[in-house]
Amino acid sequence: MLPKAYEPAEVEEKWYRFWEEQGLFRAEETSDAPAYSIVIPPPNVTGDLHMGHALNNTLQDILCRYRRMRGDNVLWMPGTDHAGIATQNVVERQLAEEGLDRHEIGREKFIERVWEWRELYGGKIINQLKRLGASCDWSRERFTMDEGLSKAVRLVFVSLYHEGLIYRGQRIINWCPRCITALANLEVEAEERAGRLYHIRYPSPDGSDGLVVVTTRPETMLGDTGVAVHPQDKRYREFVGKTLILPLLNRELPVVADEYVEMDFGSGTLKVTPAHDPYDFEIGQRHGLPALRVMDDQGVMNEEAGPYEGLNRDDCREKIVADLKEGGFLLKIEDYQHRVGHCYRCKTIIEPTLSEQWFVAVKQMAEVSMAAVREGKTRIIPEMWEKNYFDWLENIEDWCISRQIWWGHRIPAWYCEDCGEVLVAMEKPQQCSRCNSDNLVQESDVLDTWFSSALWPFSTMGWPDKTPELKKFYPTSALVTGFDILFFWVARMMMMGLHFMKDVPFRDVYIHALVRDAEGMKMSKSKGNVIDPLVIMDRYGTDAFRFTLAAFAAQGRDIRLSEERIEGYRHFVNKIWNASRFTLMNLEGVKAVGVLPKPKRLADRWVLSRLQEIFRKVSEALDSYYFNEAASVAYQFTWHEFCDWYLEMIKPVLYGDNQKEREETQQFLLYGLSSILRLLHPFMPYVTEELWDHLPNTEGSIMVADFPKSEESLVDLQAEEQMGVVMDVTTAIRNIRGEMNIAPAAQVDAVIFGPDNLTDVVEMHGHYIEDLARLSNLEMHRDGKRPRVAASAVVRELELFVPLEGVLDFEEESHRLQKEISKLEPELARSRKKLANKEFLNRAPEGVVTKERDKFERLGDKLNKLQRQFERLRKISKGG
RNA sequence: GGGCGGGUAGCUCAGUGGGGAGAGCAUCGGCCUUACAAGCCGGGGGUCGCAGGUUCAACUCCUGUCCCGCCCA
Repeated sequence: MLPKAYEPAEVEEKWYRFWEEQGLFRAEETSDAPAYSIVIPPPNVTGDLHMGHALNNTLQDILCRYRRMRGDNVLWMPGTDHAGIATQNVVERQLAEEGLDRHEIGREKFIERVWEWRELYGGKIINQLKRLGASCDWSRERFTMDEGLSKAVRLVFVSLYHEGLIYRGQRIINWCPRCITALANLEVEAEERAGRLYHIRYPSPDGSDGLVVVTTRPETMLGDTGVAVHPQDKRYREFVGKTLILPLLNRELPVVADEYVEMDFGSGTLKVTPAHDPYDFEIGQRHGLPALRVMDDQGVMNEEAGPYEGLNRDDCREKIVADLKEGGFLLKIEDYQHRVGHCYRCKTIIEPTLSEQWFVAVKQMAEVSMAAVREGKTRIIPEMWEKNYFDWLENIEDWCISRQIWWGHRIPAWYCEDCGEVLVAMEKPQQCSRCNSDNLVQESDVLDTWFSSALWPFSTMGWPDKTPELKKFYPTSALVTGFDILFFWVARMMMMGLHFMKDVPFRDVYIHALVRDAEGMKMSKSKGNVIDPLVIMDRYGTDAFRFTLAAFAAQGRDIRLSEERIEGYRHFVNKIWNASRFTLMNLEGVKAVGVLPKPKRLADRWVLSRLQEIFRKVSEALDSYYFNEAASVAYQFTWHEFCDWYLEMIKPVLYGDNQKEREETQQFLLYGLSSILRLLHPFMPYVTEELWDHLPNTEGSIMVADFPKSEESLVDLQAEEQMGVVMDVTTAIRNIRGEMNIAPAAQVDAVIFGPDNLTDVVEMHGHYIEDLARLSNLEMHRDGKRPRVAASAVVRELELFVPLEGVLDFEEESHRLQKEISKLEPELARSRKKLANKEFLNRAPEGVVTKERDKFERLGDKLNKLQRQFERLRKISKGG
């Protein structure tokens, strides 16, 4: 027999090992079954499983397990991402602890160290995914730095280069002085900050006042090579074409007229620093102003900064402000809120810097990617994200892909030391194609990690080789991811997939929510509000955790997670456990049957019928990514129909001595429970497998059992209708018992009056009511004298009395009836008003009007009956 | 400034073709009824942000407005 409560720990470990050993996660590239494929959003090798991963992978696992049970040939392709900057940072920190610097040990040794690190710790997140129950095909696990994937990266680079879509150029890029590398625009996070606006006077060469410029970054003035005003600005027209003197450095700056200047911001003038601001760069280009870099790669002022050389950005600002003040150039300092770019990895303030980098020209690929979504080749779900996708692709700028770090795919470009020729090729060329020199040096930069991630859907399947995997599983069926990487990853996969595979990388993109804390705050280490999924799984079990995530995964809304909720679903897991325990206790001697018998008793007919609707609803919900809907339908049915009603109703049969009845009901009980376990398996893989293992008549893993399928022929509307009557009457009697404070153990009688169609049902199925409402006797009458001293209720058209001679509390009972009456009155009034409206009768569809008439009659009848009961009660209580 | 999302029970949220407002948790009352006290039975609780409009009928569609969040500039 099962223990009284479910203990997840050893069960989980046991079954995961079993699944892996049995090869149940493996996809078959040769199978004829319909293919279903998902590529995992590769987590960083440096990472630890966090809530985002947990949600993301739970949802993917639900889809994969569901599809597998439906008979699909499922490939869930797993792997990790080499996370260039993040991983390099980790290993650099490790070196620092040893008192080393990567430059001291050199590039080659450093890369070795990173691989060593990866060997040691890179498997961590994979094991955590396994803990979560992820049914990935681990035999195909990939890593973005694998030889195969690296080859794909090189080939893509070389192809795009030769197509003219990758180029090298001098542009303003985002420079992180801490990571000492360029970043893509996307990798910069703008953050609101309290800053200052400095009003600085740039005098004229003749010593007159000149112009006042306004800036948030006074230190950049050292790199100013001009001042701009708007061509329409009458105030400054006379200055255009003249010069001003840059304070402190006494450089002469030309004043130019440019439309970009906003006349009504600040003083309406703009200092132009072409080497440290993208817009200034453009202005500089338009007017032939030189670009002067005043900072080095680490954000320290260089020799162009004159007396400020050697100061870092912040110290330099301070000193400049002091010097400006002293020289009388600083007119005003105002507080000012503005947005400042930060490195998304290390949060250091980004320095826009003129630099030579590699870029992908993405406009054309972006067009194709937009078209694919517009034409429905790829669906984005929920649809609202389409707009974000389009907006971004419409305004996309060339993608800076070179990074000045060591860990990553080294750019396959070689420079000829003799003639300067640039050679791009898969492998190192023997000699320069222009001057035949063999003095070639490879580009030292590596590629943006997202460059290799963009190839993930096909590089993991063996591209550029024409593999059976690609043939079978590309395009993938679905991509499940968070909106935070819609641009970083999804859009780029679309571009690369369409360009190189000539087809979209996925049919559906399901964008899920962000997991927040109970207060709705984003979880972050610095805020200290992170909930660790591993701790949660230890505490509540993986299944409860997964079910919680699914139950909260409503489309388009973030998830506020708190332990209370998870605890609630742990109760649900336990409920299933105990329902199974009950089932197993009552199945002795059950014989295997191929086909279900035709159900005879109402409970069996009803549960069979109800199950069909549940199967349909859960499947429909999963097919359309309504995870929360699927979870809640399964939850409601399991707990509040199957356990609360069905199990209670069949107890007398199970405990009784009619062997034939008992055997039949056992079949339905087994069918019901087995169906529930299979329905829930995608959500709760472990507990369902454990219970499945205990159930008789089950062979093999539940993972490969059939997902229940709705069968129209088993729907029994009459049974559902009759069951409705039984439930309503039972509840009404229980209500009376509760409100009248009748001890649960005490048995009472009930007398019911009503029309044949209903009393027949009650007559036929009265034993259920007697049992569930604890009645000693249940009488039915078409009509007749009502019991004198009784609590009463109206259910549908039935009048229901519970005789309580000698114990009835008249006060209490009339209060109860009055409450019922006052609930009905406004409803009836509303209905009456509706039916009195000619427009309603004329314009509303016939069905709606009929329904309203029925309702009116029903309510009126019920109200009448209640009022009569109330009157009778008053008479009796007055008469004594 | 532009775009998107949200405002429904005390809390967290469903409500996916306009036609009787739902769940979980919390709360109140009663129960150790032989699967489950991590449970069972019953109850209370909402002018669906606000104001207009369309409609016979609006939580649902449209317009405006306020508040909150996110993204982009």
